[in-house]
Amino acid sequence: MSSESDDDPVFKALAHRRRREILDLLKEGPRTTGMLCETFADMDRCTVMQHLKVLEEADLVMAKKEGRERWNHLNSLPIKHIYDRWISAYAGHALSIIDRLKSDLEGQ
Amino acid sequence: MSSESDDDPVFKALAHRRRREILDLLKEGPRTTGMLCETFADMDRCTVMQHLKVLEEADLVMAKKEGRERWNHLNSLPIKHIYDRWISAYAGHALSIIDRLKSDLEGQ
DNA sequence: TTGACATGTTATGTTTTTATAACATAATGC
DNA sequence: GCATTATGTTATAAAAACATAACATGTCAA
Repeated sequence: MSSESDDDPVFKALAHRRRREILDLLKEGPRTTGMLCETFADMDRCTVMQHLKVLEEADLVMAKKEGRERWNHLNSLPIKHIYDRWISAYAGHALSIIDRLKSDLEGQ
Repeated sequence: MSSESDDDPVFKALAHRRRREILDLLKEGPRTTGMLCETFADMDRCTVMQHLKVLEEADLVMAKKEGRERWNHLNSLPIKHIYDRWISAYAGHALSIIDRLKSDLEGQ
């Protein structure tokens, strides 16, 4: 039922600042594509849509079409997933890292 | 003292599966560059070093030179940092997302 | 139905990443 | 010293990401 971790598209999607900004906005609530283009007026409309597509393929954004508008919803589950399966293992590690580096790197 | 969040290189560094694999290995303990190349024998040595450079620029790997060997240490603090400043905000959001999507997307 | 509006698709140029090769340095052991 | 080993540097080809333009579809409202 499970398989190779398929969180690559999520990490890839998060790698671009603009896409994280889109997610930050969608966290406040759904937005239409047009609203997003208005907010990010310095980006071409096509660029916004391309970023949306990347986010959608990573399952971070889910779209609901309503008439001629398209409402983009945030789905934060993939982020929670990579946290649970990957990032959390590093949070604990970080606690001891300063002491360890002090002895490893300076205690020469 | 603070400024624009400079976690872009961290997200970018995490975006490649190979680099995450390197971090996973370094989580077990420091490794020399040569040991890493042995472990990832299917990658060219130069490729491994290039990935190490990206990780180092993101401050995720710290190197300590010892004789003619170079020991690569994991630094997990940047990961903790992006968790604290960005990812954690989505973990809570994920809790309600299923219900919300059910009503938003299906309750048409 | 027709014109305006919101969105979608395809193609293309540009830049960045990724991977490798060839060459260079630098420390170790004989 | 000299060969070997470990790592570093520079150059370059291939692939992917990014941004935009031009064109296409589909919906609403008068």
